[in-house]
Amino acid sequence: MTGIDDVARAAGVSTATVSRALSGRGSVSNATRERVLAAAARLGYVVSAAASALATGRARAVGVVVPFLDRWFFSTVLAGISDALVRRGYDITLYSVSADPTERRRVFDDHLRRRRIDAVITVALELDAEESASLRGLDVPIVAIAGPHPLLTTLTVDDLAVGRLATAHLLELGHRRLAHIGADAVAAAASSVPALRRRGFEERLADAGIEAHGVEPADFTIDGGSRAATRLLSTDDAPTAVFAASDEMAIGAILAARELGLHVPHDVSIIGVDGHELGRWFGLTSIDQFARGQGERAAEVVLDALDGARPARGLGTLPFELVDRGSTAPPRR
Amino acid sequence: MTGIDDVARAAGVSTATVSRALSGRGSVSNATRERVLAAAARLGYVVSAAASALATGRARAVGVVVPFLDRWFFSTVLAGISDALVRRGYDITLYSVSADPTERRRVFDDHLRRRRIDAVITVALELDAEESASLRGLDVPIVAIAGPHPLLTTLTVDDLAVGRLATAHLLELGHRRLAHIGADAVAAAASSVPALRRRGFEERLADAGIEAHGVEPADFTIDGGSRAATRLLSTDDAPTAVFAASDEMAIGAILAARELGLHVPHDVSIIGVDGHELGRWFGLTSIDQFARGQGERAAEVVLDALDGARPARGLGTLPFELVDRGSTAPPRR
DNA sequence: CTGTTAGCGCGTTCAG
DNA sequence: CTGAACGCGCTAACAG
Repeated sequence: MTGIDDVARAAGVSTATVSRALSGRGSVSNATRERVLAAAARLGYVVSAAASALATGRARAVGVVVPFLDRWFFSTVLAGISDALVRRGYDITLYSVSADPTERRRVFDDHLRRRRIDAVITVALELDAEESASLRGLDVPIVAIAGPHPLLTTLTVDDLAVGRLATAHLLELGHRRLAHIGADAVAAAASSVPALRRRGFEERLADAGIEAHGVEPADFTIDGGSRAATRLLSTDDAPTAVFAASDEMAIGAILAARELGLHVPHDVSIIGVDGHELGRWFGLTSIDQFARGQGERAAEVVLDALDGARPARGLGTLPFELVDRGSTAPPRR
Repeated sequence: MTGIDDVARAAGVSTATVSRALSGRGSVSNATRERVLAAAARLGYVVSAAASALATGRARAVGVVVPFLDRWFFSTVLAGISDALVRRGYDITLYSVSADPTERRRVFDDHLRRRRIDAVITVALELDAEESASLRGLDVPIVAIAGPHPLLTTLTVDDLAVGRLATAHLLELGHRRLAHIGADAVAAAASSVPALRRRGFEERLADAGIEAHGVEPADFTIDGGSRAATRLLSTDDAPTAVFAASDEMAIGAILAARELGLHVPHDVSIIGVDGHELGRWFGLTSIDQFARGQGERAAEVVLDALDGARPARGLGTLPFELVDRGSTAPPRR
């Protein structure tokens, strides 16, 4: 394949000049730059990532670590990241880490340490101590889209507030028997996104002097939401409103309600979180968190960090917004 | 960061021996290997991707090019690819190419040529002549999940047969007024996946001596499917069965039918293609094409090619299967 | 502004 | 089986 010295020869200059002309670093006269660019274009020359990375220490790539690829939220965030990164000429190296501890360690201890990436973005990952230590040991900018983390630069939506907002919305409609579908109280880390949404629910309820009318753990899938809702709604003393910690679970809840012959929102109000594109089709009221924008924002933050801007070690705050599409209404009884 | 000579020093051997011990190439006595491995583990040493790639010409990474990230089919295929690749120690470098020609060229002419990847997988990409030439110029194994392509190794489901199967299913139920939602006859390349599904529909109908009762182009989204179905179903002379070229469009069609007060499958039968996880919730009859498996298979094929196996320049065939979930039934009238 | 020179960190001959 | 030395392709520093 054509290398830098082919271009140098074709343009009648040294390889150093070619490098300068193409990278923009260091000064080159306009005339020579033109010649070099022309020669490079003609020969179809593209810098070798490996050689360039070895010489500069910069890989022009960002690692993105996600727990799932085939769920709406993650692929949407990823799309946002990809957009923003490609715009700035960066490649994205993708790591999907499952729950399997062996594979997980391999990603953190091996793949991520190959010095193939200049920065890391993690999306909604719950890291254990070793993992976050491993990440910090990379010595590259890291941005976590996640609940606040003491050791990482995080971009977080205030999920406590999200939980409170969803709950307040239901309370304002007059509901007094509210249930929640979301985090398992035991399993989830207290600062995880699901746990915060749940706590927002509980706190807001406590503020109103009301007790939760049921909390069902579920796994953030439609299926899980459906099963949880079935358990909640098939009792005599069913809640009149359900706050699901994700739109996928909320959609599952709507489907379950239908199967039980219940009308939404007449018999039961349902609200979710995410702004899932499907929500529209179910008339789902939701707290939109602008997933795609989260990805773009994360990409911009890491890129700025790479451009030298000392990023706030603190945390960026992400917007959210209640979107009423009709699946919530005042209770009948 | 700790480098190969740190390990060499710690183990009391030369860097060459470390390299051999860690890579498995070349022979090292067991005793020495143990010492080296121990030292490497203790120091947390990981080979630098850039240095290794420069020296070996192998990047241990595969490029994956998709047209969308935030649609079910693509993220599901991607999940399959990722799984299989990580298992074999490869990184995945992700390129999402939009329709924007400038950005597209940048990906093909720049990013993909940085020699950062050892192979390429493209997913349902319609490549123009320059783009496929550019890919072939990469001189790395390429696997395209797509309709048959004369110049690339392809993994393809026989979409003509898929179209025929879906159509035959409806015919067998007794339908005679069948419509299709899918490819735009004009815009789509004749060998593209959507066009083939459409042709399967038309051919099978011709075999039965029946004329198509409407063909509506749509963009493979729920929304598009819904709009197309609305156009088809809101006439007096509506079709009794609709074959949508994707499950997302089929779901849109189901939703549209409901809004028009039509019962599925009583008033109108609807069949899709994909095996979308959501299909279950809509009772959608579909032709499953096992998206995740496609990804895994593609990954295995490229990896085998990298391991020296001269791959069939021909094409691999992917399975598909009719899954009846109740959205199709004999016509009432 | 431009060329020369010395590495970047590893893998690999080739002797020993 | 092991070590020394060279080179992968490019960039940074230094002269000029």
